[in-house]
Amino acid sequence: MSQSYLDVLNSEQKRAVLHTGKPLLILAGAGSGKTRVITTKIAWLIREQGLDPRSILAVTFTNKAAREMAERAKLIDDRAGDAMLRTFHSFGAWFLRRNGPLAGLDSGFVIYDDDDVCSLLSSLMENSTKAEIKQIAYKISRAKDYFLCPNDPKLSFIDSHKKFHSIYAMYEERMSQIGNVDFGDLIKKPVEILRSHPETAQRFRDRFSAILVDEYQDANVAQFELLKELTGPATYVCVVGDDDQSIYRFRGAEVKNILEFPNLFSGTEIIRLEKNYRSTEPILRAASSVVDNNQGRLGKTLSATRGNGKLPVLAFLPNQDEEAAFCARQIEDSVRQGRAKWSHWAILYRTNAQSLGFETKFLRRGIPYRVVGSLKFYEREEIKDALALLSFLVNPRDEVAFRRIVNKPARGVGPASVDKIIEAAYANENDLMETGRRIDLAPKARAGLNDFIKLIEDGKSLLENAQTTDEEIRKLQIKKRDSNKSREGLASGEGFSNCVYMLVKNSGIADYHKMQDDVTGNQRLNNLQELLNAASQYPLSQKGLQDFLEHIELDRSLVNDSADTGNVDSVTLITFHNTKGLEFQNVIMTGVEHGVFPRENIKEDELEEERRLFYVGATRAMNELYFTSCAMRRMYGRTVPTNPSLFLHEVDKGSLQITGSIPYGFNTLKKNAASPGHSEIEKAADWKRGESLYHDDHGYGEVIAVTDSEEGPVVRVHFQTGKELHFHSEYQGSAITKIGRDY
DNA sequence: TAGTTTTAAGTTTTT
DNA sequence: CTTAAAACTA
Repeated sequence: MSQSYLDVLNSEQKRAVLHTGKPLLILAGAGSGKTRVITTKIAWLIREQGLDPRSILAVTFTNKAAREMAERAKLIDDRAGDAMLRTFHSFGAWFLRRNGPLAGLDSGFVIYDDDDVCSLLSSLMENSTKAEIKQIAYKISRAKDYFLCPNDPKLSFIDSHKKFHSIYAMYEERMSQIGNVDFGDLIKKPVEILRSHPETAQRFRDRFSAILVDEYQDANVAQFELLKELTGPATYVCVVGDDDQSIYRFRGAEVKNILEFPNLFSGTEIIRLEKNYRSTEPILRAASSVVDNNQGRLGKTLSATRGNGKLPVLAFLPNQDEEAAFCARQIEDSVRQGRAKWSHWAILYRTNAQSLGFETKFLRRGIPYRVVGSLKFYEREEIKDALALLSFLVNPRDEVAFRRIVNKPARGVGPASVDKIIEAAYANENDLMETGRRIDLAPKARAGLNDFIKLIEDGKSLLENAQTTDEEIRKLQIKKRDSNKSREGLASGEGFSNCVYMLVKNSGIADYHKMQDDVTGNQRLNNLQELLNAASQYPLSQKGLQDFLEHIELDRSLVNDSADTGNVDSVTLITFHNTKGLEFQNVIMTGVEHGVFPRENIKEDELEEERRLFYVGATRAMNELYFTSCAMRRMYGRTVPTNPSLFLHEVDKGSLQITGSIPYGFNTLKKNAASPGHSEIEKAADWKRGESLYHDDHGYGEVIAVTDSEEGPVVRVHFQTGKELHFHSEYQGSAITKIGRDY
């Protein structure tokens, strides 16, 4: 009776939940109920194994997933709410707040986002372009993903130039002087601390008796190291993942982690979840037929428990306006006929920029929608300005924040003065406030800096003197946000929100942006108001400020979600990447065109990642799946002709219904129906098996197969480097040269 | 030096 | 077409 929550599980799921002792690797296909298994497992560990909820650590990759997991686990057993459910990064931040001092990191650190990292780098690399700086920032971030320090010989794996090594070293030096951290540090530093402080490591191994990791296929090397450091002989480890859904390689995710897990955790038991409960059979078949073209995969056979259903639709459309109209039509029809609600639909696209066309179309036709992720609220200038003020309040060594706001609005403190102050601060423990008070400056700059110092001091004293009581904090958290937007100025709030209000107002940033609003008609003042509303949930204290900043850095969807009146009935606009872990009744995969998805000029391994992305997108659908492919697309303001995606050539035509005007050369025949003779394809391709060639990028190679792929034949080439690539035959002549033949 | 106008450049994907 | 960098003027 007490175990009735286990009855809804199939035998494999149940086996995974009841498993104990040795490490467990769950290979969970799309839609196989892996969240159910993890949440049930958490509840089971508490109920039947008698684990203290606080001794359970469950790690996910996104905040959304963490929230959902917490919610679902609590439904099964309320005590699960006390388990530690976090993203890797938020766990790292939590760890460093407590143990950072062991590595010389003040616990009042602020987390730098990519933008902040770039501004710090630009002060280190005086005459570099923004693109170069971004490149370096990317590489430093990758280095940390792979747990590589500036002096690690393996760093040449990222970039072999000495220049990079020295910039990385300088960056680390400067960062530790400032006392802040970047995203990579949130994982890397905890590992370093655990390794150099065995007694701390022991404490954590004693504290967590079970560690569960979701989406393990997207863990990077540093995250794997962190997992290893937290795991003692008595720690139960359970990781869940699907190699076919690994889509974050560009961010350092290593599929190797999942493939080699059994070797690195001895005695690992593997359980496969291969029953798909989400999608109908044709949807699953279409998705699988594409990812089957990948070479490096474990391979699995997902079975569709839901049985047959509507065939996925492939719609060929003239251009992206028609594409948006097509989507609108499908959605409107289904809602008008009562077959679906708005919220049953999701529009998927490869790049955030593609959302715009759908937004304008939906707005005009009155279709309610919400855009997931892309709303770059925290990247807006006015928001970053306000946050920089707050960051500087927490950490007077924050050079990046100082540069950003000391002269905004203009106070007469120009770049020359700013550099002078920062330079001088080196000799003064990098304290910019302290240095600012003493330093000699031109009268105009002096007056401006005094204003700025006064502003920060006022903010500080407001924080320190007005300690909020616990009772007041509770009230603040319960209090609903008031949305009194005003064009005249900001409306003040209460508590911490009021402190932010005072800072933003007195700093002149509010007026500065209000003036800009009047000129450009922007909504910047409203955005600032939105930030104040978000702040109103935090207590007026040093800790409240710190929590607020940390929350914003780690979960950028926050304001967006809370402003989103909960579960309104609306269509979801979302990137393929963002759909991971989600499901929808009906899904439209848009822009399935060559050059868009997959994007152009990519290497074989990147192509495989895009294929997995295709697989992830398609397997989000429960009942209906659509692909749209346009003949023309506007890019950079120009309209250019486009071709169907390679993936549309690969997808099993037997599980597809095609509409619209079929592009020239697109073969709609089902796989088995087309069986032309080899020589014929080879003739058409003008390539033969065994033929040699030279490729500008990959060197010498030999043709190992010529296959028919509808948009002209495809030539598969084995290169001397060991790589295997395929090309459309008409591609020849640009980068490829035939050997032993003349033209 | 601050703020504006002109010109060039550029799109992955995210914690 | 949008955004960022460079050039320009008051």
